[in-house]
Amino acid sequence: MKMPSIPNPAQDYLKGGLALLILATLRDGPAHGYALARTIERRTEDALQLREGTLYPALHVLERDGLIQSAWETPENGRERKTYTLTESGTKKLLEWSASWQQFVVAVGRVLTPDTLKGELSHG
Amino acid sequence: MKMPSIPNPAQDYLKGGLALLILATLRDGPAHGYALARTIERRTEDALQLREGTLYPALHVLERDGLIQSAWETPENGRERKTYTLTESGTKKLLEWSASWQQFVVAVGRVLTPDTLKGELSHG
DNA sequence: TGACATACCCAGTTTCCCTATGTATAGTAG
DNA sequence: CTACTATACATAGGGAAACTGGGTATGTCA
Repeated sequence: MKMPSIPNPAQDYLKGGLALLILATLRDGPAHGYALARTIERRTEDALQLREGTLYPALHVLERDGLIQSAWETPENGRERKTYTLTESGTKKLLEWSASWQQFVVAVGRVLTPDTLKGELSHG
Repeated sequence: MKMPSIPNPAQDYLKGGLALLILATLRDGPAHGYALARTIERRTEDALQLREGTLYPALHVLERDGLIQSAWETPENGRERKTYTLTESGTKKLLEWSASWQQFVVAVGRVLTPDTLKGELSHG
């Protein structure tokens, strides 16, 4: 007995895709969590917003699984930061997931606009 | 202490998108659950597989929310079927979600291939 | 009788993300 | 010194969506 439930804002489509976004962003070079969040927000023009409570746990999982690696950094100004770097394993996964994501987008596209299936439908 | 967790197969990206796929498929005309599942599988060339345990609950939620409507049908051969039809409200939601989905795809694309941001990066 | 495809349904579990909160450092305004 | 803000990391608790695995029932084929 709860509520409307079904999706809506683009945010809800994120499921399963956050790890992919993180790896893709790290491909451009090492970065720490807070910066990662804002890079992703900027790149998506705020279409996706990343709260810390969402990002950090995801980073920990990715590190646990060996896809990224962390190192503490102590800048002259400001707090210590944990800088994350893509590992080899992470780079490989990035390629896999990226391909998988694109297949998925194509698949959904076929359902959304079956016009793409001209060859399938109008020739039978 | 459970397992790998992070996503992988295209299937995992489905989250939040199933309702959209169902509505989109019903746009081509009424259909019953079992047929819906196989239509979606065929259109995505088996990239997405829809088990009954996944599909039927989703249909019930969509009906509860007035986006689709059901009617029992008793064919001469075979079991009774529950045929679902898109409502007006459902048609409207389909357009909204469809747009929202496409925005999301673009947003993710910007992160995956920041080359798209030429204007943003190379001019600063 | 058994096996399989069609066709519906639910209970329990898992995964993933979000909200809210807490800690700590540093700069700026009063 | 206090208060506010931005940076920067972290966890606890919760909810929504989908998956696993089962169950019921009809019709066909061997």
